[in-house]
Amino acid sequence: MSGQQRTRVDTVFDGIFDLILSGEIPLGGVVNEATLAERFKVSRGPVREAVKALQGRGLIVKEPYFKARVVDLDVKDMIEIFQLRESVEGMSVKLATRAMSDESMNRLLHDFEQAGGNGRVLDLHVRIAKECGNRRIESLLCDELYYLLRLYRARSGSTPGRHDNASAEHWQILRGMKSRDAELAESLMRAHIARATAALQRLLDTDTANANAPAPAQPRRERKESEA
Amino acid sequence: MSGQQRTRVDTVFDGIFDLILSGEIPLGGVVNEATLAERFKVSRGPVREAVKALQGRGLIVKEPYFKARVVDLDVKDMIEIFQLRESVEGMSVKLATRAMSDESMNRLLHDFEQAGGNGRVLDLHVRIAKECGNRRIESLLCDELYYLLRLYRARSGSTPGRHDNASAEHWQILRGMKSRDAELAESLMRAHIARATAALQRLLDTDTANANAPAPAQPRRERKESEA
DNA sequence: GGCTGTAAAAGTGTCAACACTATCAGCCAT
DNA sequence: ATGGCTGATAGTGTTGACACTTTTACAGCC
Repeated sequence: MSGQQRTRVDTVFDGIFDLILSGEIPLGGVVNEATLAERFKVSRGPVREAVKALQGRGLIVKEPYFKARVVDLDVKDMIEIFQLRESVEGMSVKLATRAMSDESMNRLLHDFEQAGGNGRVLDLHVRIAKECGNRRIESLLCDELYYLLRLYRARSGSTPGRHDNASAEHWQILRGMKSRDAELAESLMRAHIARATAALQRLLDTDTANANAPAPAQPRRERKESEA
Repeated sequence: MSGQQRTRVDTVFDGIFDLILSGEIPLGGVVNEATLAERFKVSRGPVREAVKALQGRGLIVKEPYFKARVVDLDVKDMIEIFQLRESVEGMSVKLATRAMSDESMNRLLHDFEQAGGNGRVLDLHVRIAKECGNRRIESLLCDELYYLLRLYRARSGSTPGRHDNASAEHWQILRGMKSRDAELAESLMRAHIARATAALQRLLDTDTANANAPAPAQPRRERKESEA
């Protein structure tokens, strides 16, 4: 009675996803149905459905009869995502602070003492989202936004100079959660993400300033997808 | 050639969507590919892709080799959606208050003076989401959550006794926006939605209380996935 | 009579071929 | 030579048929 039947669509979905995350298909790159079908040894049908699903998840953009392309994330997109995260993750940590059992809380704290800030930055955010008890918020954060974040960071490293502060802010949030002060934890989380947003905003400002003066910015011409 | 090419998948997508909204396919009802294909005079391929898209948007749930079903929203789902809305719409109105031009703001106020609270309740929320300048938030609210709300309300009328209060709260929010107090508008919006959430919570409590005590005939539910 | 195993039916998953649309190269007129 | 037109080419949209899985019905057995 094991449920997961893993149809070919799922396989192709994960396959394309990996190709995008690994950068084999670059951001903004073309997604060719026939090529992918041959690569995964399936017909074009499953590929089409997988692409449709990726499209629904926002990783691929496409218009009828036009080539599908991987989403091309710029700083402006990231700011929009961070504004959304600021609100949703605030709620996420508030709900988690109220919903988590004492043992879950202790386990969370223990894991992060162990890691000592080594783990990837998103780990705490994922962990909180999974504990908040609201499946829709969990899905929004874990299944949609965090993938886009990973995609963006894979291309252009996370904003410099943030990492040291971020770790301290994470510990503040954890302390707020431990003391069961849901509103405090929410405020801290929102401030935490708002600071990152501000960093992105500064990056955008300098970028546009640079883009205005020298103006070598070639419009992104079609990037050929290199086949392996 | 400028207009969207409207492929058959889009047509079928909208068609199924209308069938769900109109209740012709009830909540939790089965979505049969062959039947729909014949109804819309197309092959099963476009139907499959449309169903996949609906699935990505959360209106249809489905496991491999099992029949696809329209999502069955209960009060608990609605509470989760409202918790999400409380955070996101707070951000939405905050951003809109800052981003809207004076003329947009005046037009908004004028339209709602004209309507005098007649318009459907969601109109103001939609309007604000479309003005917030963050396309991702706009899409989340308008393209995902509001459809689910309409679906739920179509089945079980909105929580009674709320409408009169809601109108007053809407005007408060509008006044906050007009005075360009983004934080105030955010607080008012969050409180506005939190009150609706609380009403849903009370509904859930009485429901479960009733379900526990009398223990009436077995719910004739067809196989529903049970979550832990 | 109730239960189990098996076969038919219904429904979903996949495929390969065909139809339609956009893109690009080359040709003609200006 | 330049700009627009016209075919060839590549890629997407659609289809009907076939393979696999689940569900249902029925016969045999306890």
